[in-house]
Amino acid sequence: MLATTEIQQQNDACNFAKDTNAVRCTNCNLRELCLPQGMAQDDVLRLNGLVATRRRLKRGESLQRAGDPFRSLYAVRSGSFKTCIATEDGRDQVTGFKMSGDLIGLDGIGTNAHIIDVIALEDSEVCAIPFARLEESSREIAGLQKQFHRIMSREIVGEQGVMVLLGSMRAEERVATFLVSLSRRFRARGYSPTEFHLRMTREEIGSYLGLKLETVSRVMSRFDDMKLIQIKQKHVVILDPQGLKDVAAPATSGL
Amino acid sequence: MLATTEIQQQNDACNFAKDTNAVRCTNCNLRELCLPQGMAQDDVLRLNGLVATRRRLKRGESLQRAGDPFRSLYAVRSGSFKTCIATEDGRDQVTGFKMSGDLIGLDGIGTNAHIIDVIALEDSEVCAIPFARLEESSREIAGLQKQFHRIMSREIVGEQGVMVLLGSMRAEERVATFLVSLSRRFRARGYSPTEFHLRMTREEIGSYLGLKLETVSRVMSRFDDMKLIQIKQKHVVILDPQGLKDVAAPATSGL
DNA sequence: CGATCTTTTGAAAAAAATCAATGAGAGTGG
DNA sequence: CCACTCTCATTGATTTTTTTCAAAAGATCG
Repeated sequence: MLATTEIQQQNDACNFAKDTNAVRCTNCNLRELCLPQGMAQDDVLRLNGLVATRRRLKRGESLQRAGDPFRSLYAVRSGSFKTCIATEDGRDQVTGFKMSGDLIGLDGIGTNAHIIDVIALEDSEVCAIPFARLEESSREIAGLQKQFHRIMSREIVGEQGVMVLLGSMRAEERVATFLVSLSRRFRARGYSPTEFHLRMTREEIGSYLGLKLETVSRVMSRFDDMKLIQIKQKHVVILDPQGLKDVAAPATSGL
Repeated sequence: MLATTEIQQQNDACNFAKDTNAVRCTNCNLRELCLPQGMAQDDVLRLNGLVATRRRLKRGESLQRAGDPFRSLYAVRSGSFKTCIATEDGRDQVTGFKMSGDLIGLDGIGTNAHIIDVIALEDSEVCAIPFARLEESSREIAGLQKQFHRIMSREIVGEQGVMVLLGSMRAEERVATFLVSLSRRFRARGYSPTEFHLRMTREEIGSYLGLKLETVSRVMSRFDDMKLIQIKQKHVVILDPQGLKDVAAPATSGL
């Protein structure tokens, strides 16, 4: 994945210290976003033992596939993923994009098998959390239980936000909402909220937004004409954050 | 709400015994759909104490409103509800329909306040489950913990199904999918899967499906012409279940 | 029984998809 | 390091789908 050098540096600066291979929530710089968020110091200590292994994935590799038996949740350490559902008739719908600190795999709990495909959009790394042990620990650590429930609930609320987007917005609103949401997520991770690289293709964005790739491209070009953003292939600069938010209007709290 | 008498009778037959006012999961006829589903007999016994109170709502009343502090989950005893989100700019999007055995209120866990409005589509009754006590009990009763996680996960998966519907289906597919899904849910509750009353308006269906009410009406009339269904106002008879499924095609596993 | 809400249906307009062609970048191998 | 592919993105013209506007007919409720 090519990124302009400055952006790449930013990303590197935000990566965890490379000199330690130990899997530790305690000193992970994602602890404010990830599972430990909001947990008491000593509860987080007990998390360390939970997070079993790291797994590296190359761009295009899949972390889980529909039908796979469910054993672990994954917390994204670095990189990013798309989640998608393959419908019986061959369509493939992107249902979300996951980045550092996000938890993946909640879809498998209900049936003990995954429903969703998760594919790395770039070289990425995840922490595997064996679910049986997470459930066990969360019976003992009330803070962990609470946080886990919070995360699931937010996932539900976030999806409702997407439903609003898909159910009631027109193309321009969808794309603007998408960009604003990305911007927010980058900011939360310490990256620039106004300049970033799209890790996904127009087709993947379109699938997520319920639009065809040509429509996504056209709308983005229009935003460029309107001087709301500057876009060149995958490189985005948000010139007028407020203007973009105004277009996104319905402002789906979550997303 | 008017229903043809036969359908009404069916509903009544499926209601819980009216002679006991005690709130008991143990002898609730919804235990195969609701929270107790899949739990061991003696674990369900311990649930009895959890379910605090019943609450009756008249058609149009709201069970929870966005902004309300979150305290309880609600299990639908009888009747039905719509869940919706009001967007900042005044739009109102229906995000789901809940019927007996369904759990409501999961949206509030994440922020301790509700995000979603829940409104009774007919006179209804719910069991309130104080969430603090549910969390507490689920630390002691592994079966309850597991079941609660399963329910949340299924909620997530179900919403992904809706996202597929909204993101990739055309109007006819959406309406067909909706009808097939309703049919399945009625069957699971012991009602006729081929003849039922819609408790929601065309506008509410349209909002849920990302269509205008006129489009919903037109598509249903077309299905009537095609002899797939027979529809007169809110009364639906499914004449050709397989044909309807064929139109729904993408068959979103969940929904 | 009158008033209101809901549904149906038609005609016209708007939005997005489709079809098609061109162009830009990234990655590969000589 | 450059030429060559291949994928991805852009843009235009046209078609399809859905929405919008409008009117009328059916239910429902006090």
